[in-house]
Amino acid sequence: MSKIRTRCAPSPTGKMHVGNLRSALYEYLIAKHDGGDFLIRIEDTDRERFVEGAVEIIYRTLEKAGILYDEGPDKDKGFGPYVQSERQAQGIYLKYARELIDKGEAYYCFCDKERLESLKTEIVEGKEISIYDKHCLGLSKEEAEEKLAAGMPYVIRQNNPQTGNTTFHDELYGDITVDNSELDDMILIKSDGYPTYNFANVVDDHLMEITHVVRGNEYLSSSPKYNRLYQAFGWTVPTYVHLPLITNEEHKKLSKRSGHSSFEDLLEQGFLPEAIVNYIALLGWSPESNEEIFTMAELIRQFDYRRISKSPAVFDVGKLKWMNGEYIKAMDFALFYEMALPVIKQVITRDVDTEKIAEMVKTRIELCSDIPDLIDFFEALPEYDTEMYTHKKMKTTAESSLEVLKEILPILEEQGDYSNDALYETIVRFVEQKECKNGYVMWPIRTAVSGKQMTPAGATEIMEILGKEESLARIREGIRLLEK
RNA sequence: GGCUCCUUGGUCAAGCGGUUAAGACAUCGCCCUUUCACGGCGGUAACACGGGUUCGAUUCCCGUAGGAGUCACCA
Repeated sequence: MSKIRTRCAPSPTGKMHVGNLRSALYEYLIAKHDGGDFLIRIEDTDRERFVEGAVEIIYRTLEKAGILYDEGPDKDKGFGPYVQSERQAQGIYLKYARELIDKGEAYYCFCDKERLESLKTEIVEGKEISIYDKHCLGLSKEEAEEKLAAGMPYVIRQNNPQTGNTTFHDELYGDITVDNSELDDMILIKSDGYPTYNFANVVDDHLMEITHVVRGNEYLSSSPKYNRLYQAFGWTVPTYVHLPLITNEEHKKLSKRSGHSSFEDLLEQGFLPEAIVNYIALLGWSPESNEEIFTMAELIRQFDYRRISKSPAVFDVGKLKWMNGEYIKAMDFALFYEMALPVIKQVITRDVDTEKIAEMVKTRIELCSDIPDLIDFFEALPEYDTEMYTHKKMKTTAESSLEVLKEILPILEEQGDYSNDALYETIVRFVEQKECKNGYVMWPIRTAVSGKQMTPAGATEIMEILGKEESLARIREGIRLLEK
């Protein structure tokens, strides 16, 4: 069997949609699992939608995601995947389109916008539906030559039969058969000379010897037409793998409105590229084992495209967050610190041990943006309600808390060592003398010192970071509030 | 609307004729604990419906219903 070759064929129209990213990932995994090649082919045949710089975005995105391509005309220059507009300039597509015309499988069409407009029959859900009536197929060769010579704008259309049916095979969906009457004479070459996706895609996949065509299943219904193209050329039809759609919570195709539809959006929201890749790998595919956390190398090893599911998958940010949290927990501390420090500094300007803060926060966040709410009390004691001193499980009340704080204050004033361990020891000794539970004393202290219902650490750890002076000031403030 | 595809808990999903129908996220409860969190343990929760085929259907076939995709000189 020949080497597997796959490709990702993004169009440079802006950010990288997660659906495209997943397609690219699966294409990459399918190739790499078998030691094959993965290519990038920029499909920029729509000059109107082309966005300057988008090619770079695509490449950087893929690189960040760990998806690297093997081949391209200018790959040795650092960056050089295949680009369709460059291939168009070489006349590749027109040459093949003419070949089809010679075979009677395609024809010139000179119909103008107005005539095409008049063909539109139905309006369904705001969409106009039209099917081309093969008007220009009736033109004789001479008539066509004449119009061409006169410089009339033209397109080249595929000539599809109107009877019989066409079947194509998809690895996941099996055989799919459609009536040929359903096959529109789609445009192969546009009036600006550029090929449509429908055509360029087939020509390039053949020329680049792509063995597995992997793409979203929105292409499922047009695939029979591509099949006819392969047959018309007499080319080997590739293995098709159509991927189930990724949808939003409403089960609709993920769109820009979702807020988390692109890889860049997700990165901006603080998700780690590894976590995103891991999560989307599992959206539509499952391994044989029950594992969920995968490195790219593990994905390559375990990926079997026959285990891709057929039904659409909802993009669940909640689970992505969980997974991101797992990645943060597993992260090397130095790396995490580097990432978290700017966020910590956003809310904390006081001179405190930010490393310790990063440590306490590392295991309890899913995103770095969770950090500020967790630690803002280090900067300044928030206003709080004294009801917080009452905790039924700790058996504390406002009264008991006041008493405890007043009793412990002088002890803490005398305490010189404000390290966590020393403080803990001192307080536990006090607890022993008082013959009560730890929480009975810890709870009021933690409340006074943080002013928060929940904190990322216990009372003594907080005091260690706050330092003696600030800790005492906050306890005195607690006493003042409780005495009111 | 035509055509095509899809249908296991709220979500991701395992299952590929016989199972107490996995696991994960979320949710709920308990335990632990220096509160919350983390961690540990456990609970609630699913085969869309109707016909077949079969000794036996979540699994195979056919309908129905629901959902989605597509129907451009966009990809």
